[in-house]
Amino acid sequence: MRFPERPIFMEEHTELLAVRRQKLEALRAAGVAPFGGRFDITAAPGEIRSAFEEGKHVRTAGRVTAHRNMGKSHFLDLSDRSGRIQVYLQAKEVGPEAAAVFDQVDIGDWIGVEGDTFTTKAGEPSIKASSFTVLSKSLRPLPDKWHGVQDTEIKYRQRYLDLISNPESREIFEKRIAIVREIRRFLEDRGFIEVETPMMQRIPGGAAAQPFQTHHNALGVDLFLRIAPELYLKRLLVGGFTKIFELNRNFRNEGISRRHNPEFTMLEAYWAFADFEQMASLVEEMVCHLAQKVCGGYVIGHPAEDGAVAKTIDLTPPWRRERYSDLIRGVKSDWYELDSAARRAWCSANGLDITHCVEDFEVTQHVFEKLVEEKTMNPLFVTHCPKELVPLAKQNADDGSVVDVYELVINGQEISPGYSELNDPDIQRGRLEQQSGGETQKLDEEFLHALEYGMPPAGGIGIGIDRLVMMLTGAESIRDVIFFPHMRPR
RNA sequence: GGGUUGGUAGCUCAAUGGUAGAGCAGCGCCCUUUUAAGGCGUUGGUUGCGGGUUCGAGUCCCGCCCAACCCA
Repeated sequence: MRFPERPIFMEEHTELLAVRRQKLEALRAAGVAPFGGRFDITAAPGEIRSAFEEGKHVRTAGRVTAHRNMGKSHFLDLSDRSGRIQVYLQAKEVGPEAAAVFDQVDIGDWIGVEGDTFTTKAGEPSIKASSFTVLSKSLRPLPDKWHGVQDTEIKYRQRYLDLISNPESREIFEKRIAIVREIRRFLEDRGFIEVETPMMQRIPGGAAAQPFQTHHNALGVDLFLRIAPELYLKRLLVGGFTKIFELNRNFRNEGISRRHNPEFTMLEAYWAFADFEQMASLVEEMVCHLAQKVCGGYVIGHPAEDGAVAKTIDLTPPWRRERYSDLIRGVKSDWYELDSAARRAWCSANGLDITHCVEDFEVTQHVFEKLVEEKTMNPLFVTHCPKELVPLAKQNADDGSVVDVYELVINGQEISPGYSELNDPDIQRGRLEQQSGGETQKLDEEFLHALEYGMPPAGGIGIGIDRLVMMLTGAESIRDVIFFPHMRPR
């Protein structure tokens, strides 16, 4: 019998835990509360260190992450998200009673410290403690101070240990936080407003994906977690909100992989009276803004497939914009002169497996994916895609075989699509009916009804934020940019 | 779903089929400016789980669980 609510921690009787419990009881016996309360600080540990002033009286608090015991004096590192500061603690300074309490302090405990700042002989900014307060006793030992957590399972299942012991992991999340903040700032500075639309939907639309299902008891209806906010954002366009975005979670009931998490963060933005070319420019400006603000420049280093050699992505604008058909001709100049059999023969001769491709456009798309997309490191807007690939998009006015869509490719991956949104309610109905395959219960009639009141022409974009963060931080797995990625329960 | 690799002390890692080890952490002693502090000593194991082969299994075989990577 397994107890899933206590998955990793069953039946532990190690000496290390017993020692910490003994110290806990020793603190209580000495009248010290091992799990304290309010402690006012003048600055966080990292703030004191980064804005260091000699001889300043300070109060700070943090987790003890290192302890160098010199006998009658001790050096501690106190850390939190802000960074670390060294604390110098002498028995004679804090007094014998406090020194006895200090004997019960371990690496991992949270403590508060008061004292004056000074610099040691070795040049380390430090606090000479005049007193300290136990804020929270840690009952479990921390991971290895030098190697940190290496085990991927522990990294993902117990992220807090990863954050405590692996600075490079924490930096990725600091960057993610900054990226999300700067996206909001960038869009708001340009007059876009952030809106919130339903995450629980009666009919999950706006994308083709398997939804998660849930149930509302009082209404007695099944609901689905949204796979995209698109159809509600377009209702807001109808309602007169002409520059909007939503930056929040979508849910797709599909496999888990290096690039897929069942819940992921998506930015969708809609701009009335704009087209996909303007949306491309907006995305280009935005990602460049993020690179400057968060990554310190346009050139982003990534670990290569073999691990050692770094590859780089150069985001320096302007970004290339190429028509889909021109990119295919760049691979094989007479591609569009070949018949279906000749194209398939060429693929086989060039090592492309097209056995799963039924339609001719799928063969061409496979060539695109393998020989264009996967080889594109620096940003490339692919425009004028064949209409078969994007059935819901608006057809080009001059060439009905292509649609007014861009697909942004960076680092061999699709990062963001952009559209001139379809606003003809009758064409939209036809496309959605075709997509639903005759299952009318999957048709969002209320959305189609809204379109009949008139949706302004608009440009729209979507950007998967997790993959954007991966691109901007060099993270190789989506699990490295999501605090708590979904894992199989154990 | 298929393939490959891995799971050993709290953490990071060793160990030809032949007594399960090291570093860090912990514990004890020494040390009042160290910073991977140092010195001396020392505790700690259901080798992911369950079977099998063998005189003997961390190691070989079978099944299962979890993870990473690749493929679909």
